[in-house]
Amino acid sequence: MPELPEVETVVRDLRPLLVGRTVTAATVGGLKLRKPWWKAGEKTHLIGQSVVAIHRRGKHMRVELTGGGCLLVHLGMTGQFTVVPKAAPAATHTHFVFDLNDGHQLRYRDARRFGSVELLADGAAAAAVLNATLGPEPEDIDAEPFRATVRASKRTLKAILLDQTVVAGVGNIYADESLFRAKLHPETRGEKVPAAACDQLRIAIQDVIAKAIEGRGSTIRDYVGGSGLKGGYQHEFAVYGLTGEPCLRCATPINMVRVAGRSSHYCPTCQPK
DNA sequence: CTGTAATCCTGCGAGC
DNA sequence: TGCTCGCAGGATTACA
Repeated sequence: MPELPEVETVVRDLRPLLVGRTVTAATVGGLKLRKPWWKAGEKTHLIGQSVVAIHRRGKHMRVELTGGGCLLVHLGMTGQFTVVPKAAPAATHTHFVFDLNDGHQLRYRDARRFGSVELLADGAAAAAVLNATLGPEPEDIDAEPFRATVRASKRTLKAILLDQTVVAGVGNIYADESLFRAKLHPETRGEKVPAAACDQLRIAIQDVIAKAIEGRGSTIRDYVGGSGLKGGYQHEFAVYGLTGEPCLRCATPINMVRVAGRSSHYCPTCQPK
């Protein structure tokens, strides 16, 4: 579910609720998430540590701790990472509860368990791994390398946008919305895209992501921000989930196809192949 | 290289 | 009302 704008919203919500707080207790559920929460050899004791900072990189969140370690969190499809009063009712599928010294709890909830929470001893190393593994943040995409990457690829634009090593943080919703804004068909091959259109696509991604952050992300079903609030950008969608609805630009019904294994929504008139 | 399908899971809406 | 089916914001892996 959560793509860059949703994760950014969670981080912004959590920052004032988390930084400076100390973890006084931790409850870990028995069910497995995508990655083991604690690896043998990671000598880290969470209890008694305080939160120094919280950062986002792509769709990943990193909670820095006073001991130099960190919590690395990915929301997968249905993850929720919130700070709530300790007395707040316990929701189903809550896999982690961290007590804070101010009467609140940091909770991780994830129905489908496609997400992950990892406690790592070396926070700086974790940050370095993310930087080495992920492409640039949308706002940091440089025109020239982006053009080169797209035009060197035989893959579809949809597959390229979903590739986290090309751009970090774009998922299915914002890939479709960006392609609509750039007037490019999701099945167009990168190598067929003129340089000027690559620039338009880059700008479209940046615009869409920025606007979605302003709207606090999109709630289709499960997503909530760090304080439990839903997003609002789902009301701004031009194509995502709007199959059969008239295109905002030309009134042609929006079409849906599967590209790169994902449902892809586009206007057949505005986004010709 | 690229694409497709399967996999990890639960929940919900559509259709019968 | 109740059932089955397909699909869902992600990421990785195996295979053609």
